[in-house]
Amino acid sequence: MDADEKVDRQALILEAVLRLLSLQGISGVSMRAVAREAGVSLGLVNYHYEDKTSLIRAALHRIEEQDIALVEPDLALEPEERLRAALTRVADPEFLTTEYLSLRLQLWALAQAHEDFERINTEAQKRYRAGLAALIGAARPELPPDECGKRAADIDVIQNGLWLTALLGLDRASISRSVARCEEIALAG
Amino acid sequence: MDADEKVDRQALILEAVLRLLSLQGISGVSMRAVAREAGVSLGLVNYHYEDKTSLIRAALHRIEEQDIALVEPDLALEPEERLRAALTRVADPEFLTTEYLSLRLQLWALAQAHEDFERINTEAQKRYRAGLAALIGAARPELPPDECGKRAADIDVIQNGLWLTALLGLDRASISRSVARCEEIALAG
DNA sequence: GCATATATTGAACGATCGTTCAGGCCCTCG
DNA sequence: CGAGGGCCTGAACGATCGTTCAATATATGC
Repeated sequence: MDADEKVDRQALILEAVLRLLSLQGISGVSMRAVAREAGVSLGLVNYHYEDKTSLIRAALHRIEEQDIALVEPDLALEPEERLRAALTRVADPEFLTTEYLSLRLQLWALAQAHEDFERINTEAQKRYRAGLAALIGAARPELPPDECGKRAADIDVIQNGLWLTALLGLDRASISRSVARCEEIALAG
Repeated sequence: MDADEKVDRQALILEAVLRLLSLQGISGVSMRAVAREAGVSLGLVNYHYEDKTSLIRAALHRIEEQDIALVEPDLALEPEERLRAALTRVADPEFLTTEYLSLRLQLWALAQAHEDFERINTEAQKRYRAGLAALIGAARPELPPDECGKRAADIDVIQNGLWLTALLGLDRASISRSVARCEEIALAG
């Protein structure tokens, strides 16, 4: 009768967590609220995720994937265009949604309180910077690796600020200026 | 017998909130935990602060004061040095402590979930940018006001990133490069 | 069709939450 | 001295929390 596409309830639960975390913060994420939001029973949440901590961990890993994907080389492009594409992507309206940014902020805040969350976060940041440095190295092969690392770090600072500023009060003009500044840093010399 | 300096217990309670919020996030801030941390009874917390919301509000206003003070003109200096001092102050180890940064992050995260917290936050950011723009205007009188505003916005982006990056993994070198970049932006032309 | 495994439910547990409140302490003023 | 008011305490309330678990439904393999 109804669509026989089987729903992956574990995925439904994770999406509910992301939604609640983004909209209401960690205080809004109770096992019962998650169950209600996902449209499943309370018991099922604990069935698919051992406890609340592993639920949050799953959310962290989900965001991590998205972030790393930002610096995934787009092999269809030339190295320099590849780098430009990655730098522009962070300001893409598709990524710069309040939901995504707020979620990031909540996860950062959580990482401050729990050591293992912080580890996941730090690891992700390292991978992101490494990906960015690799893109810069490919676009400017004459640069020594540590210079690429420096530039990647500088760009990371601005991008973090860009994300945060976008969240606290979207200001499209200053965001696009910041993106331009990132390109200057990356491609200078 | 012992020191008869009367302790201001209301202040003790607020400091306990700031400490707990910074170290454990909002989940660690219960009325009982605050009372324990401040060394007072549970009832007293509700006596001095109507409810938990007004406790958080007090914490927000406290941080707001500190932020605005950063761009308070230091009248002992010449305009340009005054601006430089303000820009350097944000990277001062005295301000760049994990406790302070984490506290900021937690409050930002809270602002995402509660509308009135967000209002306080937005207001504070506006005041901060205005203060920064005024400093720039004083150091470069030939600049039109809207150009000062633009530069203040750009610097705000980088500073937000600087704070966030410092929190996620302190990297002194990239922080001082970012401070230098802020000076360039402010004093260009 | 029957057994076996997996997925799902909701009641129940003890712990902790925010808030209320009756009462005790201490200082001040008449 | 005694009344009154601000400060402070801890017990108590009902609500909600995370977690457990026995029971049921659904799918899978023989």
